[in-house]
Amino acid sequence: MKRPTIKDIALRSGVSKGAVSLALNGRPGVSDSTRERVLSVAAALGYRPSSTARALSGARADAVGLVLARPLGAEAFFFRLIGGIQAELPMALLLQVVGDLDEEVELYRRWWAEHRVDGVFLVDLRVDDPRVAVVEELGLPAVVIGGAGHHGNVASVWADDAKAMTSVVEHLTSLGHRRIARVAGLPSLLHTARRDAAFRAAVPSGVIVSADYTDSRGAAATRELLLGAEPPTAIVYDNDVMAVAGVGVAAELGVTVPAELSIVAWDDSPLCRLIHPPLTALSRDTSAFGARAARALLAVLAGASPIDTEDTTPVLVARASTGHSSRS
Amino acid sequence: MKRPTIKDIALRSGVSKGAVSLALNGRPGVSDSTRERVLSVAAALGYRPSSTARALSGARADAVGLVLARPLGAEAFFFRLIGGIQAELPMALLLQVVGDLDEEVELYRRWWAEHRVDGVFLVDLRVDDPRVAVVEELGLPAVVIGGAGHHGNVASVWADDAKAMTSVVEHLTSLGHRRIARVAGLPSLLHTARRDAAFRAAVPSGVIVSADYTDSRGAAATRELLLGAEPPTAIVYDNDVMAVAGVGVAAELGVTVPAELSIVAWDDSPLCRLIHPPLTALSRDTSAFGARAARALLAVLAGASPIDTEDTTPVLVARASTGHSSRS
DNA sequence: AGCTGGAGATAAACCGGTTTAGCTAGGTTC
DNA sequence: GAACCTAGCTAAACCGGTTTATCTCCAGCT
Repeated sequence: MKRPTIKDIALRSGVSKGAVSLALNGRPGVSDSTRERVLSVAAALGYRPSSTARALSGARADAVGLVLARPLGAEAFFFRLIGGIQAELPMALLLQVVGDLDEEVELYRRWWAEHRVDGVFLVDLRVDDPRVAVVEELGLPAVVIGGAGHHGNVASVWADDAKAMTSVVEHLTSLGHRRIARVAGLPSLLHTARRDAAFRAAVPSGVIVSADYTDSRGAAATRELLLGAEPPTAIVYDNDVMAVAGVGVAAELGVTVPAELSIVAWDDSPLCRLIHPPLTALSRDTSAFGARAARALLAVLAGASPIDTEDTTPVLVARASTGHSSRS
Repeated sequence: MKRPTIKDIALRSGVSKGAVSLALNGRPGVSDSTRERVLSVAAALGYRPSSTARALSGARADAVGLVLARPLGAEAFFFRLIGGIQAELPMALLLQVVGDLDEEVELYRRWWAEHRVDGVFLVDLRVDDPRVAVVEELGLPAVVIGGAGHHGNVASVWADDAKAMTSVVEHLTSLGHRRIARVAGLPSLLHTARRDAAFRAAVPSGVIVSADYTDSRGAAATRELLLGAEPPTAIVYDNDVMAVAGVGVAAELGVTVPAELSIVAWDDSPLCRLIHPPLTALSRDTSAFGARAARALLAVLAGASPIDTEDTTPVLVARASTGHSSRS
């Protein structure tokens, strides 16, 4: 048995294709009795509209897109984000990994030209990111995820990293820490820049070392800091993997945590909870964040004017890796 | 400037739509000179065929699908898998998360009927999984990922879990362990059943406790085992999170690792490497596994007859969490 | 010279929808 | 009773490709 098309419904209910289309989409132009008849025939046949055909005639594509330019960044973050997005989306998510930003932009152009997606999520925003301008030029509905601040006429869902950073620093200073350092993520990412700025504002004398989210670079950065002239008494890491690597380096150098060194991780995870000592971490519900982004995109697709939505600020979960400074 | 269509090329090169189609697809029916002219016009205009339109007229959809029925299972595994798949795929991946298997099956039917995908990956195979029969019935090209054994006429990419389990048990028995237990993943999953069987064959007296990959259930299972009448001297966990939770429970109960209890995790991860003590783990290249699955699906799409491909067997990486049994 | 065959191209149908122009019947209005 | 609406519907065009039936040449053969 073939899948029923709009033509089959038209035949069986004795009306034209056009009338069926109007009836099924709840648009005026057919009488209530006809509409009812068409709907019941459609239901009886188990009719499902073809989103492919719809997309071709200019209507919805019934899919939204997400492009990841490698490197992916923090693994667990994206997976939870995508899970959260999906949970809220009634349509499919077209996912593609590309090599660089140029390919990503090219892909948006193609997808949009082909009506393959109705909208896209923009992640991993860079400093001076070209993508915002592109989607605006195309008129491609989009939501910027995690890029604090306003981006042209594009909707944005973000968390207040600056406030979160401030809460971390307050936690540490209240414990007597004065020499606080930061091991940052990729400098090209916008949120790294924002966190850098917030950190500098809160700790004018603080040292920032750039890394790339990997354990090896996290370990190297930690070594650099602890072997320096004025080693910090507390380090804030931009993700969990680097923070855990930092714990390892400290142990290796005979620096006890938290007595001699306090450690804070950005983004909580099983890793933070299960390691010894458990890490104080900035926790957020990434899945809920994705869901919020999905709702934002749906709103834009429904015609709402793009607005910026602030997600809940990551909250500091104090665990055993932070304690009073011994050198205050 | 609008995106050029096949019609624009036809106009500018002075031939018909049909001839352009033949020329662009390298099919016979046009002369070499015409073909060349059409190709150069297409290149000059920056022509990109619309996969939406192609899909409608029955050709390739230029996308493959992956449906995840919640619960997702081991997070990191899927993310790396998808990354590996994407790296090898020249097309987009349609990803959708659904609530249960029935929805998943319904989605395959729709996608296929609409020519929305050219093929699908089947993951998380269940014992007596209905999906294999469905894709066979539909004639929807598919690749089963991680379901050991042969599945009807559907291609399969799998790793030899039985052999891997044997290597784990051999490692432990060579260290003098006789009372070995297993904390298993979801019993409904096929690979859980396969590992169970392999474990039973290798350790006839071994106890198996079912869990669900979460740290809480992993901890509970460990507690149950260690507080039992004949506590094991070694435990094999079905994922990293449960193994790490097991370490925590052991510490809590005053059972030292590895002196009194050896621990092995299935699937290596930063978590295994960074915890104290570092966990002996079954390591595999999940990303490469995904790439292999992608190649398998591409082969099926290209018309190859579906075959079973064996991935490299997970290899045991011995670390500090396993040691000689103190009770041998 | 007439017939056949094949290469090269075109026009048109088709995929499954949406959308627009146009038609018909019935009811108002003056 | 002619003119005018409007609701309700149909026919047809359209989206951007693929595919098939058909048509035109021209070369080759007898």
